[in-house]
Amino acid sequence: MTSLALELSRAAGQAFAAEGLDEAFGQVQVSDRPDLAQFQCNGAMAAAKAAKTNPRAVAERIVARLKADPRFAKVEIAGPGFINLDLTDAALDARIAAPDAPTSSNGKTAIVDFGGYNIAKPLHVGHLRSTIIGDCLQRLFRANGWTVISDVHLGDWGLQMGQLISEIGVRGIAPVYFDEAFKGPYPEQSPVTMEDLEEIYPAASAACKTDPARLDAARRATRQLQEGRPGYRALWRHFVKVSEKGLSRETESLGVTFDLWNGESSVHALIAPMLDDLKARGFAQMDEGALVIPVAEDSDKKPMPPLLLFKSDGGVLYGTTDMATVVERMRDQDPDLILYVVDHRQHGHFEQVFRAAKKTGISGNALLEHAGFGTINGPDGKPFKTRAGGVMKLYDLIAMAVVEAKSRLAEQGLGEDYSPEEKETIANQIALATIKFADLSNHRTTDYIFDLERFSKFEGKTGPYLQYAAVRIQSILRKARGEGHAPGVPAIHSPEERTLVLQLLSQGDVLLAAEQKRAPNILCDYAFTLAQNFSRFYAAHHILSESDEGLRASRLGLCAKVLEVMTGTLGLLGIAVPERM
RNA sequence: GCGCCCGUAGCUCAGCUGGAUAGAGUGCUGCCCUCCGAAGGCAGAGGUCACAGGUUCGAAUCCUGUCGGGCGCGCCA
Repeated sequence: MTSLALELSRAAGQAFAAEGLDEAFGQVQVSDRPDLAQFQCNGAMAAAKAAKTNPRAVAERIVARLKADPRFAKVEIAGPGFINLDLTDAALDARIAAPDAPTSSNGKTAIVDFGGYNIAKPLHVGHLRSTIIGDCLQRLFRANGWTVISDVHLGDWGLQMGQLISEIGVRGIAPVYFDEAFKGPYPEQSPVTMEDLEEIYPAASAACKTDPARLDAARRATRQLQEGRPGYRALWRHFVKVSEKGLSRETESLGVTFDLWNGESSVHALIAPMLDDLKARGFAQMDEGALVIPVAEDSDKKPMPPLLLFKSDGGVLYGTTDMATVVERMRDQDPDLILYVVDHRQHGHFEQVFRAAKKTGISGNALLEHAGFGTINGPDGKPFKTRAGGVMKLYDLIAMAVVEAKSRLAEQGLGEDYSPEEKETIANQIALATIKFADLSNHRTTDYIFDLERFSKFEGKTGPYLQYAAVRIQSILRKARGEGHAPGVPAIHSPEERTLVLQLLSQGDVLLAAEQKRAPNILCDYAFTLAQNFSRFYAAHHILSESDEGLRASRLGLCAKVLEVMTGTLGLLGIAVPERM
């Protein structure tokens, strides 16, 4: 992965160092003013401010050194002390022609925690973002050389489990699991299907909201489950199995995979030893009948409640399992970073957990970070709902996008001669691109309005448009192949090609920036700008009819390179490029 | 009440570790297909970056306050 700006930063950094200034001032970035230069360095102004000297004078000294570097076609000072840099076409050609070095490992390990799916609940729009953003982040970090372990981290150990169990008890669906005299073995066949659970859970939840006795029963069942009551455990195992099957089918249809299907329950055995340890070391204490870890700090500007580990009724909470999961991960994976890709409304919870983990030392040197995200809203600016006002299921949302994709294809008169299977596949790929690109192109932390009609358009900044751009390039290359023309080594012959080459060479910087900010929208912008720059190149130069053989081969080579980078970038977004569409 | 986030073009959004003329998409106006997929390209109109102060050579970006919106604040996840 080439990183041109990083390479130039090193050169500029050395120039600053040679002048007795901090190397860090040498940071070079792609210019904000492409009309003036390819790259810029603003360090002279910052250095001058620190040293209380004249910025232009500092810049003069740096420029004098950089001018000796044959890679630069232009080194000049502009305005108050910007250093503008252009590379020679020869320097650019050399880099674009060089084969991509395989990404080397950076030696770091990250765990991406998607924490959000729950047993017995189908995925809904609220899960879309954690799935899509988390998937993009795991792909991005891997591309940048991290070892990544993704964990779906199911919600399978909380009050919801007790709610399900007690509701099933009330309904008398499977009495054997409630018979304390029964010695087993329990039936292999689940007494409930996923569809049953989808109906039972909301009913149970509603009952608990209105009837305190039902809530009590649910809490009691939760505690008994956690304590190991055989019938409840057996029933619960059915829930988990049935749910995992349903959930994995949904995530597969989204093209998302996880390394681990752990859940809150996975760390159950670690909880008691952890609590003993925390008590022994004086971190955990009793408060209002519950076992807590105080996490308030003197510098807090707001009240910070303690992290609850053990409820007064003896049950554990998700903060407890989160803590135990940190213990488990430090033991098993020893990560440098744990990213929690969870709705930003849970920010307060994670702040508590992170503080407690740090304070007690259980997270060691690992960085725990909440990569929060905003909500998906409907056209009214309120959380996205179905027309009837219910929760929009992910499955239905994708189905809507597929319908939309098909109608766009029909409008354009595309794929009429394709087989029904291929049409279906293409519509599916377009639908996923529609949803994923719309979601990822918004900044992670902000809420956005879901407007399927706009997202599905084949024009503008949409997923389908980018697929189209890639498909168009594939079509050119296919035609060239048919005519016996092979792509050659790309080289710059025009301004459009120079712009394109510069952008291709900035891919590494973009991937790094996206990683550092945990910001998929940076990748989306890059892909879109690449498509725009390609379209300009495509409009300005006819490729296949070019009579100069060398020029044609070079341009075909550039097409191939753009396709490679485009496909790769879309791949990081989890978007597939169809053969044709 | 306290805290966190947000307020940028008609609409949907980028930009926010301070830097040059604030960008994109969409919509609107005009131009460009006998040629590689026009799902495109070119040009134009459209902004007191919520408001008021402050720091700075320089503020959409940092600080303070006001207004408007979203979210969170101990036995749910």
